Amino acid sequence: MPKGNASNAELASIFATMSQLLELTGANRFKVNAYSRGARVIESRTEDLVALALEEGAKKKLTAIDGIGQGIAEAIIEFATSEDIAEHDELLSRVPAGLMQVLDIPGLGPKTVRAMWQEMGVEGIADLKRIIDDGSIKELPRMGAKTIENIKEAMEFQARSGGRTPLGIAMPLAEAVQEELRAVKGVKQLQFAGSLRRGRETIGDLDFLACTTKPDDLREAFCTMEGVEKVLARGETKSSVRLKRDGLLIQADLRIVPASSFGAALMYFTGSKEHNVRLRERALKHDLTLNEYGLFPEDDEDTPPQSRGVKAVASKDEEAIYSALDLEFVPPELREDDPVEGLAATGAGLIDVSDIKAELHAHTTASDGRMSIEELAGAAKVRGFHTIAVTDHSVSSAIAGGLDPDRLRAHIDAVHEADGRVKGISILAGSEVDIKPDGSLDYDDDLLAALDIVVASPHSSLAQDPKAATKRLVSAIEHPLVHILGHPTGRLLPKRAGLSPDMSKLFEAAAGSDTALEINAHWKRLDLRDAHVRGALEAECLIAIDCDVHSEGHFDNLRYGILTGRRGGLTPASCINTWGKAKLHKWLKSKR
DNA sequence: GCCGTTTTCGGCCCGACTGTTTTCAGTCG
Repeated sequence: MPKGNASNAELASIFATMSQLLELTGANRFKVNAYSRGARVIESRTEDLVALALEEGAKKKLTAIDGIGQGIAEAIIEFATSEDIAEHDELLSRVPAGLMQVLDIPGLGPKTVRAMWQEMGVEGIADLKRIIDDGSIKELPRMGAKTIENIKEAMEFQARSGGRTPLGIAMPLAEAVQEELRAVKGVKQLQFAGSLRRGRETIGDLDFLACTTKPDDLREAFCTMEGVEKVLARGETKSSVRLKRDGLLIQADLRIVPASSFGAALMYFTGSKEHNVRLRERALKHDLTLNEYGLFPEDDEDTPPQSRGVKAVASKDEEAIYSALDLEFVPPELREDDPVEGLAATGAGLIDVSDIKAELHAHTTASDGRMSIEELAGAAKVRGFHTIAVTDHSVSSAIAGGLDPDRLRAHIDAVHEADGRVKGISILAGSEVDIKPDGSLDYDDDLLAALDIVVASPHSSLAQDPKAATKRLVSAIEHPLVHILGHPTGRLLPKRAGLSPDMSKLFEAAAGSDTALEINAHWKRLDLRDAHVRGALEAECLIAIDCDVHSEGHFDNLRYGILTGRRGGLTPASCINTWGKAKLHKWLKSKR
């Protein structure tokens, strides 16, 4: 892909890499942190920063972004103009590429990996295996038998586990563990935290937090529950295990805290790390100090306040801690970075699963769905929806049994017939129409106009270059008969990146043509993704959250779409699926 | 490298746990 079209994601990955390379060269750790934060900030922006870097006054615009200063701004501009960052190239030439994989092994940090490289000539996983096998690894400082054994196991774990786990896989597992542990005698409170509670699209490990009157029993239950392969740590308050269930291999941590500290601990364990750092910095400015036991007066003593019996200003619940820091409560989904940014989005109240009243993207046996029209309507009714849209695939999606025009006309009649017969829910005749690579749609306008609702989605040519993808999607968005742009980038987690259009152009087009952008709630898609939702809302776009239902269970993916929406700051008013029947149907008809 | 309701210099969150140590370094979140 030409670098002139590089997306923010690619730029972010360069800075993330630079941060790790710097770590391995033993650079200043604050610079390492700054690059790593810069990478996260870049990835979360929806405006095209490479394009921005070529504009008048670029440096000023870039440094206006929190986390981007002179240095990173100049590097972005350098990248935009010369298609290269000299420091990046220089680091790549100094540090062997394979060392990054060694750094990825759990338990191995920059200090150890650097020593392996400098002292033993390790340049990758194969070299590490070699010095373990021939025993020469023992020459490194602090490298005893136990540590070597742990490294071997961690390497095996890394090779067997597929990296981060999709939200939709991790959530049911965490809920099952949560239920089991809540049943242990003495447990007063127990809940999962971490990136799962924040609703991130992928999860690194499972974090559980508990209050109990019998800590020994809970610790024992945790370390011996079904699927525990290895106990990694078993301390007074913190235990870690490697868990294997349903073919999934994942690390799980349990932290036991006193009830009086539950809020502070939940906050700490929910993260993000960056959010915690921001809060702790903010606390210091208020002459307070924040840790997982509570918010305490800062007294410049060396030992932790809770160990000296100092009374906390706040600790029992999260709300009290935010409040004592002069902040509105920040919902977990908005805790990726600075709490102040979350503040603006929370005022009106984020969307919730119970707000959703319609499913507008569903397939039947007419194409690749498992349910008939009636079964689909019945399942939607059970969920309290007032409207279900039948949107089977169009002719180009041949593998999915896409309908040719004649079949679609017959299908429209069948849907309308069912709508007349089934009481208690409106059944709309629609289509998920393929957006062809040139931006044209799969049916002619006469046929599209006969549909109650049109969801236009890209399914093919998903490696198209960004400029062509932007043109393609904008053209579909601006088509007067299209209501919703379905899964806009076509990505599939974790492997398929999908299209990388200039999202800000999509947002502009969608806001201008009153077309809604879909958050596809399937956990393999979550497309729009969180950062895109935020950008779309800033551009005042309408959002649709749909489950892309193929079978009844798919309705249950709604919560993942909701979490993604919340991470983008979505409120009910901006989401068409929350509207009452009259308002929604009026909006749909406005495009007919 | 980033940042500033004292600061454009001098800071940069805080604690648990492990393993290898006779008092602590490294990693993690």
